[in-house]
Amino acid sequence: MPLSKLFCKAKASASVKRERRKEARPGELLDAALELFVEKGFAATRVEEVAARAGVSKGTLFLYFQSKEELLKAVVRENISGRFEAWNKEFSSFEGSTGEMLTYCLNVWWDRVGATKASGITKLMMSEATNFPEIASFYQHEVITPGQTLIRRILQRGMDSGEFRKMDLDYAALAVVAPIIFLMLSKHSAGVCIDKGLAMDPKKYIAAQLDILLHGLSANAGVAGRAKEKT
Amino acid sequence: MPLSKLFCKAKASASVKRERRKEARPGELLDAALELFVEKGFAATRVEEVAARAGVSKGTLFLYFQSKEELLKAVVRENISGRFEAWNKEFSSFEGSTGEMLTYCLNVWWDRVGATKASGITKLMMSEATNFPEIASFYQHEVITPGQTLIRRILQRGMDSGEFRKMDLDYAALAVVAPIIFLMLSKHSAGVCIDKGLAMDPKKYIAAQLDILLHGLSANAGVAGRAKEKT
Amino acid sequence: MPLSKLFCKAKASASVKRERRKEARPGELLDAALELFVEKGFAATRVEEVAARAGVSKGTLFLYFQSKEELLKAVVRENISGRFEAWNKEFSSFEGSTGEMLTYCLNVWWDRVGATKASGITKLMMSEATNFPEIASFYQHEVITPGQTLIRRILQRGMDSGEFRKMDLDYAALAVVAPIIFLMLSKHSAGVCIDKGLAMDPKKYIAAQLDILLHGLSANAGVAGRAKEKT
Amino acid sequence: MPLSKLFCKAKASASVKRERRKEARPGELLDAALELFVEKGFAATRVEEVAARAGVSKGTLFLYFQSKEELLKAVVRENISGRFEAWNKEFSSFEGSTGEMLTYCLNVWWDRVGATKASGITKLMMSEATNFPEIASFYQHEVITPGQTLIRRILQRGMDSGEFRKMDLDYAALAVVAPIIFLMLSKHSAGVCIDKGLAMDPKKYIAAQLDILLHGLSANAGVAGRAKEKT
DNA sequence: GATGAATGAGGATTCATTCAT
DNA sequence: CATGAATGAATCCTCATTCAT
Repeated sequence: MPLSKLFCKAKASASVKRERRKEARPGELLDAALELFVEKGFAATRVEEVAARAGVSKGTLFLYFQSKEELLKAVVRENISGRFEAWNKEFSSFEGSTGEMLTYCLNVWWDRVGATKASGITKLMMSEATNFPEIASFYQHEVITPGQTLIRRILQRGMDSGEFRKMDLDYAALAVVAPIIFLMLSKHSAGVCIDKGLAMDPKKYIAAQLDILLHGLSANAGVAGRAKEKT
Repeated sequence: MPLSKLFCKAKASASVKRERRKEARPGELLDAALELFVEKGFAATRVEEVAARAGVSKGTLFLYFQSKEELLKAVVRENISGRFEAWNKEFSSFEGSTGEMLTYCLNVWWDRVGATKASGITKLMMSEATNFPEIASFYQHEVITPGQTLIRRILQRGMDSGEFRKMDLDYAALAVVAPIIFLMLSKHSAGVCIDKGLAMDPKKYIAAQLDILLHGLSANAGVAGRAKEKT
Repeated sequence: MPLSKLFCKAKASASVKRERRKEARPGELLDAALELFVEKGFAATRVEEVAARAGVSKGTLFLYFQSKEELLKAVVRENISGRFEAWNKEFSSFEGSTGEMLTYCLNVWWDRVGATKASGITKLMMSEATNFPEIASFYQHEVITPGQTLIRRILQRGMDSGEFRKMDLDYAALAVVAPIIFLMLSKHSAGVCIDKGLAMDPKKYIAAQLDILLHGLSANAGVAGRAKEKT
Repeated sequence: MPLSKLFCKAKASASVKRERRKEARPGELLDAALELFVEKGFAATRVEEVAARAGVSKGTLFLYFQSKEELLKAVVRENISGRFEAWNKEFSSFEGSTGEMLTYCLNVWWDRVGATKASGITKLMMSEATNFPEIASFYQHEVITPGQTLIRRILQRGMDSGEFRKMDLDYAALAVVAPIIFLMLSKHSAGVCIDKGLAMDPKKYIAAQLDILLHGLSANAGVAGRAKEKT
C-alpha cells in the first residue's frame, strides 16, 4: 500500500496501535507473571512461559524487566503499593457502629483484593519470602503492618464505645486477620486448606466469620461450656 | 556376588553400627528434606544440601529415593500417615462439655503437630500442591477431609447438646480450622502473615481464638452492633 | 516510490543538513567502532554502543553495514587504504643521510599514524586476526608487507652508502619495526606492555630507540662486552 | 570381572587412575583454556570448547573453576606467578660481563617463557586487560613491574661498570623489553606483526636484537649519520 | 531513510542424576 | 553399600539482526 504511506494516515493509526501495545506490555507481563508465579511457584515458572502467556517472546520480557527477580518485585509492587493510603482515609471517616465497620471492612477487602488476582500475592509471598528477604521486608512494611494497624484501630474503636468486650488487641486483631488470609490462601491452593468437595462461597464464608467474630467480640457474650463449668 | 561375601565376614561385626545407621538413613534424610523444603521451597533446595544435612553424600540419597520428587512425596507421606485413626478414637470417647472438647482438641493438635516439624508440611503443600497433583489429592484424602470431619463431629455434638447455637456446619468448621492453619503458616513464614514485631505466643493465640470461638458459637451469644440495629 | 517524493518537496530544503549528515554517517560509525573495538575488544563491544556513540540508532547501523563483522572489516579497510602509496614516493625521493631518513621515517609515522586513532588498528588486528583470516591476509598485504619493504629499502640504502654495517636485512628490519609496534600497542593497553607508573613520552621513546638503533646499526660500532671478551 | 573385585586389586589401580585424572584435570583445563583464549580470544571462546579440548564435559569445568572469568585468572596465575622470584635470585648472583648477562637473560627468557605456551599470555592480556581490570592490575603487579625492574638492574650494572654508555634507564629498559614482547606477540599473531612470508627464527631474531642492542648501548659506540651531521 | 520494539539463536551456569570406584 | 566425579538437560539472560512504523 504505497499510497497510504504518502498520506501517512495508516502510519498514524498503526503507530497508535504499536504505542498502545508498548504501553500495555508491562501490564500484560505482570498479569501473566502473577498468574504463573501463584500457580506454579516462582522457581518452577520459566520466564519463557510468562512471556508466552503475555503473547511476546522471551527477549521482550527482558526489555521491560531486568531479571526474573525484578519481575517478581514488580508484581508485588504493582498489586499492593498505595492501596492502604486510600483505605486508611476511608475508614478514619467511617460513620456507624463498629460492628458495621468491621463488616464493611471485610467485605470491601474481599471485593477489592480477595476477589481479584492480587489475592494470589499472599501465597506467592509465603512461598518465596525466605528466598527474597528484600521483598519480604518490603511486603511486611507495605502490607502486613498497615493492615494490622488498620484492624487494631477498628477493634479499639469498638472497645472504646463499649460494643466490644475488653481483649488483648494483638490477639483479637489476629482473629480478624486469620480468616482473611486463610480465605486468600484457600482460593489458590485447592484442596490443601479446605476440603475440595466443599464448594465454599467466599461471601458466605465472610458472613459466617463475621457472625462468629461479632458474637465472640460482643460485650454481652456468653461462653459455651462455661455454664456447665459454673455448675 | 556370593564369593565376595565369604571374604567379607570380618566386616560383619563392625557393620552392626552401620546397619543401624543404614536403617536410620531414610528418616534422617526425610527430616532434613522437610526442614529444607519448608525453609527454602522445593525447587530452591538442592538435593546436595539435603544429603549434607543428613550427613551423607549426594549419591546415597538416590540410593533411598528414586528422585527429588519422590523424596518430596515421601516427606509428605511420612509426616501424615495414620495420625487421624488414633485421633478419631480418642475423640469418640471424649467425656466432658463440647467446649472443653474443642479446647482440648486445639491444644492437643498444637502439641502433637503444630509445635513439631510436621507443621511445616502445610506450608510445603500449599506451595507445591499445583506442581504435584497426585500428592495434593493424597494430602486432601489423608489430612484435609478427615480433619474437617473430626471438627464437624465436635461441632455437631455441641449443637446437639444445646451448647452451641445452630449454624451451618461447613462454615463453622472453617472458622475452627482457619486459625489452626493460619498459625502453622505463620510459624514458617515470618513477617508474611503476621507482623514481625509482634512476638506471638502460640498457646496464648490458641487460647484467644478459643475464647472468641466459644463466645461466638455459644447458644446464648449476643452480637456486637445488633443492639444498635434493633434500635 | 516516486510519488512520495513529489509530496515531500517541502522536506527537501530541510533535509540538506540531513543529507550531509547522512553522508557523514558511515564515517562516524567507523570512528565509533574503531574506538570501541580497540577499547573493549570486538566481541565485548555491542553494536548498540557503537550506534549510540555515533549518535544514531541501532537500526541505522545496519543500514550501512550488513553485519557486525562487516563493520569490523570496514573499520580496518578504512584506516589503512592507500597510505603506503604516497609514502613510498615520498621516501624514494628523499635526500639526506640514511640516518636522517630513518629518523624522519619514524617521526612521520608517529605523527600520521601512531598519534592518531589508526594506531588502534594494530591492537585490533592482533586480537581478532585468527577469527577473521580474510581480514588478516588483507592487512598483511596492505600494511605489513609494504611496511617491511619500505624499511628494508631504507636499511639497504644505508648499507649501500656505507653508513650502516652489513647485516641480515630481515632481522634488521624487525629491529626497526618492533619498537614501532610496541609503542602502538602500549598506547592502547595501559599496564600490559609497559609499567603503568612510567609516564612514557612517545616522542622521547622514539628518539631513544633511534639513538640505540643508529648506534647499533652504525658501520663503526663497538660492542659492549666484546672488549672484555677480547681481553 | 567379579574375582578381581574380591581381592580389590583392580580397585586399587583403577582408583589410582581416577585420582590421577582428577588431579590432572585442572591442569588439562588450564592448558586447553590458554590455547583457546590465545587462539580465539576470551569472549569468542566457549567454555564448552575448552572442556571438549580437555576431554571433559561442560559441567566438569565448573567443578574446578567457578566461572569462565575465574578460569582466565587461573590461567594467568598458573603461567606466571612465582617465576620471577627464582629469576631475580638467579640474576642477582650472576658473574660475567653485563653484555653476557643481557645475552643470557634474553635467551633464558625465551627458553622458559617465549618458547612455551605461556608466551600467549601476553597477547591474551593485551586483548582482555580493559575488560578485566582486576586481572590487568594483577598482571601489572606480578609481571610487568618485576620484569622492568630486573632489566633496569642489569642496565644499571652495565652503566656502573663502564660497559654501557649513560642513558635514561626507563627508555633503555623499554628498548630491551620491546623486542621481547614483539616476539611473543608475533608468534601468536601470524601475519599481523611480521610478514607471513618471512620465516623468522626466534633464536636468530634474539641474537640480532642483542647485536644491535649491545652495539647501541656500548660505551664506545659511533652513530650512523652523525659523521655527516658533523661535517 | 531512521527508528526502536521485537525476536530467538547462542552461551554461561546450575543441578538432578548416574556410575565407576 | 557409600562416595563424589562426571554428565548434560534445563534455564536465565544477552545481543545481533529484523522489520513494522
